[in-house]
Amino acid sequence: MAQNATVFQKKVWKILQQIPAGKITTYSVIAKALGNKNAARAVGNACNKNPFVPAVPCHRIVKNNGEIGGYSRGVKKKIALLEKEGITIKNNRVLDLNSKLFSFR
DNA sequence: GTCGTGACTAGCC
DNA sequence: CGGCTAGCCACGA
Repeated sequence: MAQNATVFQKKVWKILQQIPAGKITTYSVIAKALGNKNAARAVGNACNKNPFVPAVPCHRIVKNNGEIGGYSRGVKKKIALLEKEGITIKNNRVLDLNSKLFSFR
């Protein structure tokens, strides 16, 4: 639960919730939004333990490279969810990543 | 209290 | 271009 969560995790989830359906973001973007571009690891870690599944769209997070990366519930599930939202996945990769990439600023 | 791990990224050789 | 190292954050053992 969020009560046991740290501020960092809360921030991550909050950012994730800002992502509109059909859009995706990268670990770097989130990390930067948190203020630490090197916190990409922590972001993934936070998602892995996120209690708001699937309230928190962890599946909308992809690697900066455009790869799917991983998912607590299995990459397959992640792909299925993304495709359902209009995102095309090919060979564990996101197509039109640039087009669907969501930036916070 | 210290070490190691994790869905990563960037820099260096 | 490819592989390795270092850095960041939080948590479990």
